Amino acid sequence: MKNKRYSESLEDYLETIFMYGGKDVKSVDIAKHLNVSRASVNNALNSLIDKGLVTKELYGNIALTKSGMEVSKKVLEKHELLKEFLIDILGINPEQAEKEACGIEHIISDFTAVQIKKLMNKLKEKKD
Amino acid sequence: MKNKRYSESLEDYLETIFMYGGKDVKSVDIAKHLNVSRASVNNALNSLIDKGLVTKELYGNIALTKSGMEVSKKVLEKHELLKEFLIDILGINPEQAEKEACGIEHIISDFTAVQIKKLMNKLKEKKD
DNA sequence: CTATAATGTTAGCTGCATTTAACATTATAG
DNA sequence: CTATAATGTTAAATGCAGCTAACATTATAG
Repeated sequence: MKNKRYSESLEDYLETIFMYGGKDVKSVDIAKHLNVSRASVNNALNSLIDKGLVTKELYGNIALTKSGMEVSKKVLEKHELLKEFLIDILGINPEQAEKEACGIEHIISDFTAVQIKKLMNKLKEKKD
Repeated sequence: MKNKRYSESLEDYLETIFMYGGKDVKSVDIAKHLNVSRASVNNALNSLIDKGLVTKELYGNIALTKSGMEVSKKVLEKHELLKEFLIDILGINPEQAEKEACGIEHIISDFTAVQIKKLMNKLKEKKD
């Protein structure tokens, strides 16, 4: 229940690992997904390990710790919520919505996310 | 009509200068407003001068160029729009809204801003 | 099995945004 | 006017996040 803040960059790495749902993510996959070099992934992973969010041994498998999991999940949920809001409510095109969600997800609080969700539900049910 | 992108940091400096509405901003004011050192302001100003967004001579007055003005104005407008949306529509507390607006303003496109404005107007007039 | 390809790691570099500390200039209080 | 305070500038350092290039390990195709 710490709710510590991490850099956007590190949250992006966490989110990417989380997306693979425990399915043996490779550094190289993360690198492709985030459009960065393998070296950058390595760096970031070491940072995440230091912070107790990820575990991995030399040449070993990447896994999220419990707290890494919590952080990742929240970020990904915000991402999806924002994307839906941008596309369905504001009419932003999916590609642009993806980009903006990817930035905003790191900024809004959990409470703001909840409020967006409520608003979205209200607006969607009213469309009937 | 270029619509070039600048770093969040530089946009913050521009926004701050713009807020003073041409009233002879001092480096020291900017420093206080952004909670950074005078040295950082100096650095940023030189960057902005390089990019043709600000003019200033050694120990001279700070002014926005035409294009610096355009960029600043857009950022500040987004800031205010977002803050209003967060407070009035989502019920976020003003202090938190301020913080989040300050981050999101650098991310959303002009189009997204327009769409938020439309949504907000619709929601506000319906409150009657 | 082993050679090669794929992946992971390390070292050293870059750019950006910040800092502190020292110094320069400008403004102002007496 | 001049001493002092306020402001502005510069230099040197830091941390972060990325890069490339070289090297190490692991996986795989023959």
